[in-house]
Amino acid sequence: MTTDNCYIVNFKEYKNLDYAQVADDVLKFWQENKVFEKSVEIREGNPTFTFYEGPPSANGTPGIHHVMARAIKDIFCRYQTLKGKQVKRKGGWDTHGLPVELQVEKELGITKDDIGKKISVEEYNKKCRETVMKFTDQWNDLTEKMGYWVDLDDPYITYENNYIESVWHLLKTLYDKGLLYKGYTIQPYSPAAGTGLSSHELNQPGTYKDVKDTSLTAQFKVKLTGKSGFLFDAADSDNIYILAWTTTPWTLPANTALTVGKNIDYVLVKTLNPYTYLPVNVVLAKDLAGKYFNEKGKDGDFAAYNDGDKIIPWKVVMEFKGNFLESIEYEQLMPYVQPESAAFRVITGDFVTTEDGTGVVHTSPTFGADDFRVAQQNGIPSIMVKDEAGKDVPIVDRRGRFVAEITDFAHEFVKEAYLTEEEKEIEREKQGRDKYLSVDERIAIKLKTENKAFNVQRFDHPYPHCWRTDKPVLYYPLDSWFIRTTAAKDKLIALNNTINWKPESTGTGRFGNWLENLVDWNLSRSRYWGTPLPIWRSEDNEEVCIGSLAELENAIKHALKDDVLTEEQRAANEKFLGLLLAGTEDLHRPFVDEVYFVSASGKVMTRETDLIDVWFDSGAMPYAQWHYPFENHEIFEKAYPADFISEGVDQTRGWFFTLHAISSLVSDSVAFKNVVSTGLVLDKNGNKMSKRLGNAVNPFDTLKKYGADPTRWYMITNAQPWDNLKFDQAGITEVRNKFFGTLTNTYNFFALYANLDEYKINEFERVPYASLTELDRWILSKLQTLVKEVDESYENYEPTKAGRAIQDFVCDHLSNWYVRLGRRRFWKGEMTEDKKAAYETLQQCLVAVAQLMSPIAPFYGDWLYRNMTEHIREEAKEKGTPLQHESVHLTDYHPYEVEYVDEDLETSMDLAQRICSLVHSLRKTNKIKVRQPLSKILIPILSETTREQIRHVVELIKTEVNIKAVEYLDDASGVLSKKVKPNFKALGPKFGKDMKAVAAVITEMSAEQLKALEEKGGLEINGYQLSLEDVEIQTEDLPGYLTASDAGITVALDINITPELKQEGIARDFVNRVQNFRKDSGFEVTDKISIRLLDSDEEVSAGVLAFKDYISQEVQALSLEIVPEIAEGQEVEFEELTLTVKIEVV
RNA sequence: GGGCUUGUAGCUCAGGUGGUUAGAGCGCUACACUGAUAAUGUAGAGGUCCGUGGUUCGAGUCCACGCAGGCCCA
Repeated sequence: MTTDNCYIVNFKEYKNLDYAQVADDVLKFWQENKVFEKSVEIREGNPTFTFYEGPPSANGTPGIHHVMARAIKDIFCRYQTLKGKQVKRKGGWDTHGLPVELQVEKELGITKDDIGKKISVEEYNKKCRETVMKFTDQWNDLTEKMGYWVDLDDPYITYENNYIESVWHLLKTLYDKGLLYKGYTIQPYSPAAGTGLSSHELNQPGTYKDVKDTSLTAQFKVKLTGKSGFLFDAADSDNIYILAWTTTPWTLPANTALTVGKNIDYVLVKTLNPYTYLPVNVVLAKDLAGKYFNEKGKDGDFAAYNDGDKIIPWKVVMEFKGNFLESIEYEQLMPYVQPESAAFRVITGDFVTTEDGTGVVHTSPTFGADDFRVAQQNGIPSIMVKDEAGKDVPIVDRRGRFVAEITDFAHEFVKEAYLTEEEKEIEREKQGRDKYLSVDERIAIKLKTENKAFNVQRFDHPYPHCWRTDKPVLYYPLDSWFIRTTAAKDKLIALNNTINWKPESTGTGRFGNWLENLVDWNLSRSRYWGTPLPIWRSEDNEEVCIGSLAELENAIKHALKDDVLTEEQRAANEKFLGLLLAGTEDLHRPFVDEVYFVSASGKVMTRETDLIDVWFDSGAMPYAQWHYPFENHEIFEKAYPADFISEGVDQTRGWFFTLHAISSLVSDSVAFKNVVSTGLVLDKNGNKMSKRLGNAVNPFDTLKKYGADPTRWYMITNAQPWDNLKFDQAGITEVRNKFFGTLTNTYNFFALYANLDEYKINEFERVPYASLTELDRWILSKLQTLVKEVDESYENYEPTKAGRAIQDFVCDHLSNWYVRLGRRRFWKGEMTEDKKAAYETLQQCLVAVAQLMSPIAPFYGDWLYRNMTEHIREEAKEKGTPLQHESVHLTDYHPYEVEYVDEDLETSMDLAQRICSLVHSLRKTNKIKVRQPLSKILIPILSETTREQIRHVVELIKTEVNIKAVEYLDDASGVLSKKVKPNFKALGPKFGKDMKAVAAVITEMSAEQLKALEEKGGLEINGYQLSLEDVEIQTEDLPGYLTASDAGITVALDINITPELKQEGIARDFVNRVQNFRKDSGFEVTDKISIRLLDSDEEVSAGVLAFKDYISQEVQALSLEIVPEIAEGQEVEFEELTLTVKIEVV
């Protein structure tokens, strides 16, 4: 920073700017001045923009992907604040759930089985509560360092009583609407142990064992209906069967559907049943037919077949896709129990494979998880019977035995492994056989004789076993609490259609399909650390759902009045009530489990021991974060639903769904109007980051090394938020050098000269627009276009577009064109109106850029803004003028001032840039450096418009490429030769198929024909009526000149160097050498010098003398002499010569 | 196995409604520039636009079927 100078420093100058330091400094400024708080306060009374924070879990450390996710959230909140909205952002913490439990168990070295034995539930939960906030400090640290604005002083925490009370209220609301019910799901169940097993338990090593089971391919007889008619027609027979394979024949009495894959190929095969030899036509997957039919029997002779022959003839009758089978009805295979509604039809499911069996899955909803799901989605009922209490139960009881209704096998264990040797012996005697035959085996025999089995085999496969008893598990319906989301499916879908998803496909595809295939939300979790289900039940299935602490209190008090409870129960109730009244109760297990109610009929009611799915916790946050409806009615109403949320795409069926479901069911509303689902952050090779593999990027290190702004800018501009990001630190370096470096250079350039000139922004006395140069007007026009584009991009949740547009503006337009071409205006002479205009224009651009970039790069944006405006802030505050704000985050978004947009000028400038580029190219090919002036360029002009467009910028072109004149060549010159090309876009709709012929005609058009076309505006050739729009006319090379062309523009360069030009070239070169010398010698920009040049080369001396005034002015020389002798001069390389000069400060 | 998604230069990415010669930045090579200099300009090398079919006068773009990676689910 320059401090020891005699002029006033209005703008700080920086060397070797450290962006991490910028972030630290600005952060400190924010904290000391409460800028975040102010940014919310100053918008009080304005329309709100509501953002919901998806709560992270603080039991793990934050990663680099959190920087990405939170940058997205931050950007739109900051942007909306600039747009005048009040944006409150309440932070939150997710605290319940399995990851916390597993971490605690790991730390304590225990398993789930030890809970209640080695450690009490109370201690266990206490430990969970401690662990879950373990890394809060790190999270808070990251939040600050990355510049994420969120209110962390008053976050919502899902384990707190207020939060749980709101969750209970929501559950009660659903309960009262009849949307909360007790049902069942199919889960692994051990009849021997009498308990369900978690997937965690099932994944223990050793649970899967190889067993030999009886596998059976059953024949399901197809009924003749409209749907199945094509099979009957093709087979010309009534004996049509669908084959389905199972390794659990005992589930066949519970079959209610057959599931096929809609894209799988199936065949109808005419053959004979291998056990009964009856003629049959069977349906199975084409790929699996080889497993059932001997190649030797293909297209065999049916008439020649004798019962018992090994080779059974068969013939493929037809082939079709699975969707043709959908809705075909069949006869019940083992009609012991009838379903309550229509069943026995073919449905489609996505889990069907052609690896085993027949490509048709026998579906019994009570004994398979897939079966249950697909049946529910298709409205297929289960086979159930009533128990003594009148409750629906499956046909196998909880000990693994058939119920009485399965008459042939009543009360028999479905798996042989469940019988002891003695029990087997007793059964053997009952069966009257030499050897005990299992239920599966006898079902097989029965079906064989009934012409219902097509194949029976022993089958080796791995099968899960209970880790406690070593006996096989069954997939069995177990009690669970559900939210009846399917009842509101249409509403969920309709509301989803009103949500703006970024990207759209996540909403329509991933989320939309999920809603289309919705099943009821299974809320139950058999665990310890979570929100308890607030439902109490009695033996007689009397139920009460608690929706508030007040209700809980009343229920306890009511129970204490009765004398139904035992002494222990009374004592427990009294203890809890005491804590409740004192406000020190804990609503978690085991405490709530020790609360007892008394039902209307005088029965003891105990809590259902389930916890609820943690996803309900987070989905409840719109309500529960405000302890609604118990408090904060007004706040809630203003902050519901959210305008915007954002999380990873993996949350689609998680948080996005639970928010949507709860909100739709409880409030008939969406929970959020706009949602950005973000992609993953991968390592630079595209692999998933993981701590284990060691390729995880530490966010703190990254922020420290590169600074938050370049890191954020890189992440946002490199890929769209919803695409996966391959995180490469080299990319941050690139962004830092290219974008931030260029912008900082531009600022430093401005600051350097503005300080020299003691320039100060005057907000209202500006050089009038009419007096601005073309270059000023051009960059201001570009700036307006940028303001509009960035605004639209942010508005539409497209931060990548916004960032890239800003980047292009800064690097390509502002720095590389406006500043480069305008440099001289800043460094030459005294303050003139033109110089002032240059300062004002550049200042306006920099202040605007600071604001536009501030949502993405909040520290740097503020840094730039404050540097630009610091010197005037106090004055602006007094006057209440626009630059009064102490932070860019407190400003109002730059208005789009369409009157500054000059599209003609932008086109002109575009032409200028292209022309300059062509001239540079020509100079390069002829090895003529830019410092050598040339006399002229020639530009062929095909229209007056083009001539006019170039005329506006001709001075710029001349300066930029160092030429004396631009001349135009038009038709009148007679030297233009034109080339004509077909304009396919225009020709296509007119000529279609004749395109090739027309294109040929155009390409071969003669000069006369082209002239005629140009003059008349239309021409008929070979019967094709052509108009001027159908062709593109370009000029060809000019004979006798060096030319270059690009997209319709041609430039010819006159490379003839006259002696005068040569001298001027020498003068310019000389200026260059002196400037280098000044710089190398460390002269101040303001130093005046004297120059003496040794007279050693005639041409050089002549050139220098001829341009003495010019040189003196350029290098700020007070004297310039050519002398015959120099003592202690410096040697300077000059072309092939070495000159001796003496340059001194005077 | 299903849904969604991605595939364009060595790397990271652009390429409205189809228009014939596919672009940018980085990296590489060469040259130039040097009072913005951790820059800059010009030129060059570098592409089976994942594959195969199809629609069309014309396909990176539209359709179908595949292949490979990713996410979610099973």
